Amino acid sequence: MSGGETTETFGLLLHGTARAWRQKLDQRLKPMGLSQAKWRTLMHLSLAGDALTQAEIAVRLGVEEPSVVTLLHRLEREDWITRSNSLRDRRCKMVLLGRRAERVIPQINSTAETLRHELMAGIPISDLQTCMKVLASIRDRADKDDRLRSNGEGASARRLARRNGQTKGGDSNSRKGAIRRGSK
Amino acid sequence: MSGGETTETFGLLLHGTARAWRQKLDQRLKPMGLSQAKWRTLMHLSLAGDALTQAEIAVRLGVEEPSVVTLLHRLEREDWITRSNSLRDRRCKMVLLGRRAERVIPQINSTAETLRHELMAGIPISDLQTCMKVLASIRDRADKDDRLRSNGEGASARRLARRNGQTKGGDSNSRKGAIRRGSK
DNA sequence: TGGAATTGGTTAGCATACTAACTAATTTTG
DNA sequence: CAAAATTAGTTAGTATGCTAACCAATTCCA
Repeated sequence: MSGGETTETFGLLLHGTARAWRQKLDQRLKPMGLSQAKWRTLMHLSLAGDALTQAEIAVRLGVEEPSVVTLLHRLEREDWITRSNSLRDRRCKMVLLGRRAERVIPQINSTAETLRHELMAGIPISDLQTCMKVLASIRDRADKDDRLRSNGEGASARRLARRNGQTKGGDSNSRKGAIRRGSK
Repeated sequence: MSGGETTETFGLLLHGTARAWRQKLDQRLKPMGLSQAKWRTLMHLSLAGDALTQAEIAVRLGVEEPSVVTLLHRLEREDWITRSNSLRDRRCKMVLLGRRAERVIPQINSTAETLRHELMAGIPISDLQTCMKVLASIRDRADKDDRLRSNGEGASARRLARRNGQTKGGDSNSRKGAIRRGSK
């Protein structure tokens, strides 16, 4: 309708691009036995330099905890990481990179970076920046929970409360679906 | 990594934005019993105005055929579409929108469009255009199969040939988003 | 301090999407 | 025309990711 072409195609483009990128990367990481999801996990562990809890990993990856559970399970099964119970907090499990992972991480990173360069080669920096600004703006808006409240707050709120009320640092951080991709 | 900030964040941003958008839309379509994948399928059927084969749908959605199989299965089960064998070509199944779908499609479209407007409100058109240009450029590059050739073409080509050779003829809307990921 | 709320993790079940491999039908070709 | 190649669809198995529902620890606080 009004928006016409520009708006119509945007969603398609966005998804198509994200998927094409992911598939390309997966295809290149495959020979190393990895995928983007796995690589990103190892990446964050590597950057952290220290053991992380599953919840922390979930936040960094921007996915829900149950997704992390199976992801880590696969990574552990393939010997990329190890999990151990925390001594401080018996609820937590600390996730550590295994030797195997440490050995290939540089290789993995360079693969990812090579791809980035290839895909963005020749695109003016200013265009990239504009693009990123637009994407960030869209994401932030989409991440924001519109109609929160206006909710009776009554009965059903209870069960929903569980995973939502991560009243962590006082800000309404973990809104609903979101684990708030780092935004900050 | 050398690339630094700009490049490092781009992939994250891209994926995060695409996902945030999809989740937002799914969340709004949910009350109508739909998801983005289902909505897009109905959308394309509606635009086509005519029955489509599953292969055609796969191309338009930009996904593989096996994915379409289960997607259509779910849609059929929920009574959004019907499938019937083609009289011309007994290999084909023609997919048609059901009444139920036709009734809600306008509503669905307007939901999707409202979201688009919301997410892109306030962003200068020129920025959007730049962004789309960048995305399209990246996607096209990622979609392209690098190292094709240099392939002996011999033995292994055989099994890959199956799903790749979309040597469709004339119309070849084989456009971008298409399916060509295995590209020979 | 003891019960309520919160937080970390898990399980179960579903949605999407992919690759590999197979069946059936149609086209191409030698 | 018959064998070979192609095309449409399916099945099987896997990877990701989500929500709902739960358990077990930990914190809060009245």
